[in-house]
Amino acid sequence: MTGSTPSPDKECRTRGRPREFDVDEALDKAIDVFRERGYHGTSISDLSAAMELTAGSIYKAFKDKHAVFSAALERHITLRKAAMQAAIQTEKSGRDKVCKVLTTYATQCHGIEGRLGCLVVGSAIELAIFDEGIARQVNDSLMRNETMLAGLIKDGQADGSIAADIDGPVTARSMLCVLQGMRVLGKTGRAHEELLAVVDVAMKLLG
Amino acid sequence: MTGSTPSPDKECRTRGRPREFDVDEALDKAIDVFRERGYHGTSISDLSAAMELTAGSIYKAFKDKHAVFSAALERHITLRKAAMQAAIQTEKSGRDKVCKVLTTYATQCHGIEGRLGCLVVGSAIELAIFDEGIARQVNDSLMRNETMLAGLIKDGQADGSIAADIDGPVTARSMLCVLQGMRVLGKTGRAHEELLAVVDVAMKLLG
DNA sequence: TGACTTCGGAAACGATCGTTTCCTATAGTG
DNA sequence: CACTATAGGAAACGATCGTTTCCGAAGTCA
Repeated sequence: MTGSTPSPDKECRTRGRPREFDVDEALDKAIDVFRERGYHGTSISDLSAAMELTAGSIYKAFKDKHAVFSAALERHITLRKAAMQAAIQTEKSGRDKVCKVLTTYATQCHGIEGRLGCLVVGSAIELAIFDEGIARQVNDSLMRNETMLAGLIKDGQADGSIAADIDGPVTARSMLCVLQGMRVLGKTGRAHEELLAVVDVAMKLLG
Repeated sequence: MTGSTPSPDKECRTRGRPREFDVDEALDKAIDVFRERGYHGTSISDLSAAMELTAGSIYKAFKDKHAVFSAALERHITLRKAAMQAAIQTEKSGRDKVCKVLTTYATQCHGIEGRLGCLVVGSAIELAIFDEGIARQVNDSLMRNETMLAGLIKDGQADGSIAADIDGPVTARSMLCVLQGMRVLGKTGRAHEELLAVVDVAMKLLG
């Protein structure tokens, strides 16, 4: 969506020499570089090395560095959302689904993966102030997570696994804070058990 | 401590022309620039303009850009800690003190101040992976907050304001996650009431 | 096949980066 | 008063930044 191709996107879909690499595969590599170095800390040289493309080829596929980042962020969000939905669909009750969300985050936030961090959080911290577009992508993602949690809590209250008297939307927002907080803590390295213990405590919020 | 003066720090305390500016005042201005732009996003020109010093003068007082950042981070941590201790000392019970900590964060994280963000979180996200020294400063600060919260909870359990059967250390860590999570959410802008509602919910963790 | 279009890649672009150098000004020390 | 040491500040440094240009290669379309 966001400038992944500078061309008009209309007519002549396959004219000229076809691209030799897969854009999504290249973006997957870009994601990891941006995750560990941030936007300003990543140079085109870094991207070129990681994506195994020359700078010229990158600029053929993307308008500029910002467009690469925006596309990488979008893909990161999409992949994470899909993985999360796959993870929770095997759980039965609303409570179990919420618990699965929390433990999945706890797992993502520990060790090496935790130090790499989350592109959404990184974007929020580094770019949200000055970059309106990125801020919207970040906020949309956070709000979607918040809404998802609120939905799961509602499901839990409907199926009886979660107390009916708790405030779903606010509890969802509080849990979102716990999740994003784990991302911050994971950046300096936390043991898996430390974060799983946090999950246990956070589950008390469901009554 | 961290290279605020390149000189040997011994003997001849005031030889040569004295410095015309106050280092801490200059650091206060640097803090705000780093908070909004991050480390890599801040140039020496930016610092020069904000600190009202020429690049040369900055390099007279600090070894390099990294030393400016490290000193700014250290001062930021010190100031925040002092402000927090001042805020909670007027509260009586352990529970009230914990609540005060949470509401203070909620206030800091909303509106314009929230968008500026926290230098500790920013450092964690942007630098902790590759910069061992900064990672230690960040981790020390986070651990200190975690320990402080655990101490307040223990106080509360002693004075009867907090249930005796909760796990203090783990609850403290969970609350730290809530706090850092509010910092992330505050980066894209949240209303004060939204965050205060999160505090209300988080207080339920005390039983 | 020939015209056309896009790609991959190397090289070059001006701009800005973080840092140093150089010179003068201003203090303390003997 | 000389001597020494540091501050302030302008200018210059090489390096690297993000981006563009150029050209031969590799496809599609008529």
